[in-house]
Amino acid sequence: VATTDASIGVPRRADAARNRDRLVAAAREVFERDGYVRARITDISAAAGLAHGSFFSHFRGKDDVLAAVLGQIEDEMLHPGPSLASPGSNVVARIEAANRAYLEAYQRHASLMALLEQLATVDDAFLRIRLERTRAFVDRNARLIRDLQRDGHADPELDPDITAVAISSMVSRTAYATFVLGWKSVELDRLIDTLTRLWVNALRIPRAARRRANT
Amino acid sequence: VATTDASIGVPRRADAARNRDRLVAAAREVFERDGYVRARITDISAAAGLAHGSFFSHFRGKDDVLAAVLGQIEDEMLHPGPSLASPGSNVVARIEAANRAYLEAYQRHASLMALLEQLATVDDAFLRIRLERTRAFVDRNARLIRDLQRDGHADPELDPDITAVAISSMVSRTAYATFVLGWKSVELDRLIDTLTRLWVNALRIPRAARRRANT
Amino acid sequence: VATTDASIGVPRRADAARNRDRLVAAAREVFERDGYVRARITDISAAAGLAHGSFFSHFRGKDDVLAAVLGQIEDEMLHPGPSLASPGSNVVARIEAANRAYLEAYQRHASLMALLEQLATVDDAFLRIRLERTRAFVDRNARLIRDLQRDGHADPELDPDITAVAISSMVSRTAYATFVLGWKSVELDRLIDTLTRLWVNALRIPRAARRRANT
Amino acid sequence: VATTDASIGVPRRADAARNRDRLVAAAREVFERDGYVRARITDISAAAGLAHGSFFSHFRGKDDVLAAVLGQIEDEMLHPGPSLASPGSNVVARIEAANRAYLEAYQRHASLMALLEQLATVDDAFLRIRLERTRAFVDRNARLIRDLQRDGHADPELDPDITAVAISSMVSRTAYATFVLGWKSVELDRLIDTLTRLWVNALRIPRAARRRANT
DNA sequence: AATGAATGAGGTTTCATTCAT
DNA sequence: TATGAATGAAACCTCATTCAT
Repeated sequence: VATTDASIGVPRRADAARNRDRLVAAAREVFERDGYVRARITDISAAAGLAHGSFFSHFRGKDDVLAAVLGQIEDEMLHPGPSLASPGSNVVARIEAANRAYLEAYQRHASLMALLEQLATVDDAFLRIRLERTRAFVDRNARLIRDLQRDGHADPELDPDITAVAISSMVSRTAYATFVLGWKSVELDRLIDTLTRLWVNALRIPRAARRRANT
Repeated sequence: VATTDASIGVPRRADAARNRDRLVAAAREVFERDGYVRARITDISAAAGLAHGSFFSHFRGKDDVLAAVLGQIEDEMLHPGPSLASPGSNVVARIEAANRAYLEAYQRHASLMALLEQLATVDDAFLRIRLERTRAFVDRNARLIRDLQRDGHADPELDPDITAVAISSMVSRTAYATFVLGWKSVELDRLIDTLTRLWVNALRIPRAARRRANT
Repeated sequence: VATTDASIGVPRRADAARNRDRLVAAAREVFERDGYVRARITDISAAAGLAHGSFFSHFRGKDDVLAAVLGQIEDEMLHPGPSLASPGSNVVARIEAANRAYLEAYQRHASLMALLEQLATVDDAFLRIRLERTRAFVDRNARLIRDLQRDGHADPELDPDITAVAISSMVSRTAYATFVLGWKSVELDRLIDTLTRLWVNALRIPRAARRRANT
Repeated sequence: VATTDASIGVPRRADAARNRDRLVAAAREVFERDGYVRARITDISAAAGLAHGSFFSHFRGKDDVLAAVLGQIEDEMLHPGPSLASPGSNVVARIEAANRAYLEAYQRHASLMALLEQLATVDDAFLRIRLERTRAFVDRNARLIRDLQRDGHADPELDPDITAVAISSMVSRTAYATFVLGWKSVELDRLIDTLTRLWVNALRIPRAARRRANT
């Protein structure tokens, strides 16, 4: 899986690049619809308007397109917006902004996120990738929590590592339930607001910060 | 999927029942190792020490053993422990007890839970079952939250439905991260304690209740 | 195929003979319904109210029951009634009687005859049996024709062997078309009458004999 | 069954069409040798000099090649020669010509005819096709007989429908006995002559017509 | 490169036959 | 003998991958 870069050299012909793009787009469509396992290369090629065999002019196999699709996803998803760690505004506002950015992206790419969830359970190679990414995110959170605790702005009895995982889990899994499983029709603002409030409450970030967040 | 009872009549002979059990056990092993999609009936039969064709004396196909395995899982998992709704002790203690029960079961059946997660992404039929189960759990939580809000014991500004999903997500996903993905080696007690504390904080359950919980 | 006698020794137990009979009856039913090729031993056993494996206490396999079924058929079918060769009455009356006997039997055992037809195309061994039987019948006819020709009672230019085959074919195939394929709803008497007339006409059996036949 | 046209799209490449033809030829061979039921796709592919899986590039399954084979047969067989109904020569000559055409074709395609007979007993779909064809033929005969009766040239006491079936049966079944079962080594001319004579006799077509036929 | 047929490993399923109880 | 599970040889079909044009 994990090779992000193109697998079969750089395309020489003008239309080759276009066909490669079509295949990636088609693969994404098919993956989202059928899941990685059941997706057939035939279908991908057909969806791209190409002959079956042409697929292999561009990719070595299913794993290989998957890599390309993931690369594309990365481009789309990884504009994390205002990082939590970014200074310059108050904590609650930053949390809210991060949640908003995350949830809006999740909603936009819901079917992709579903695919990612599936891949993580099916493909070990991909699971590892995702773990790395999550770990980075969680570590950032853990650092934030430690900082807040040190400054007396967060419940000092919370284990910062576990808390970081738990909070991330809460947000990401609620997004999954809402946008992928279609849990209930929820207004996005209400969702952001509630999750932010839960997050802030959970850490016991003091009144001062919260009030400012509401402003 | 998901019919608990035997699929091809009840076995008449004593050793037949034994072989059926072996097949279920083997299937579970193989499912846990290879995932539902990649599991091969051949491997299941072999793992059960039976000939390939014997599988079909007991099950109609992969879906069918899956049902049997799920039935077994249900038997193992569905000892729900102290329900949140059960009265008679203070709220925080009840939350902690529920968390403990849930996490201990999760740890014991970690590989099964991994399987369930995978099945939910791969098998629509099973996804629906899981949704039903989760919904029941979440609804119970939502009711609890509403009660607490009514009595002035929980942050009144939280949307109870979203909160219920978020809290459930937090606990279950953290369990998954810890026991399935092996996030970090975490002490169970510390995990329970942190999750309980986060939960209580998040709802802003008042000091009185919390202090009792610590006792 | 062609072993008519019991294949696995003489039954010792009282109920054994009964079960054997049940199997033969069941086999016949299943053969008639599904055809020889698609008939499954499981179904035969089940139809006989016996366990699958019990079949093999009585027969070596499908071929073996087939033999038994055919034996039974023989008992039912081979009462050819007034043979053509039997003297003592006029020729036309004898032909009509033979036709009547044949067609009535055919009608009664239509589904069996269908089975026989099928077996003849599918099973070489059985084809040979049927050929032998038909040959006997045809030879008798050929002799009759020769006799009639010698006495000046039949068209002398007909090849007696070919004619014998052709006439037999005409009768048996018309019976098949009528009773098996359900060609048209035809009154039995009209059928007998027409076939007899065609037969007599074809041989050019003289007026004298024919008039007597109508009486 | 029995769709004449290609089943999986028209082949685009020249050699593909060639392989398809090879498969049809091979299937025909194998069907003729082993019968439809026992024919194995593996054998067909092998006989065509192709890999097992290639079969499925061209046909969806056994039924599907069968259709192609039947289409081919149709092309070969359905040059019915001089129709009985065609005017312009005397009746007996026309009957003889029809018999000659039919029997010569039958002899040329004996193994195919055997296959057709078998298919009719095994495959309901094909049985229906054959019935349709035969019905057309028989109806034509019935009309001829009625015409002859009306003009006083045929035994008026014969039921024309039954007679049509009986006569057709006589010819086709005798052909089967001779060429498929190899009843006896018979000279073709003698066979034609005898069948024609029987046919004419059976209907009692008057001397005038017959004499001309002999000329 | 593009095409689409050819390949063949891999999996599923069926069912006659064997065999321990 | 009766039973019904166990066995394993066939057969079918799918689909990723190769390859000639």
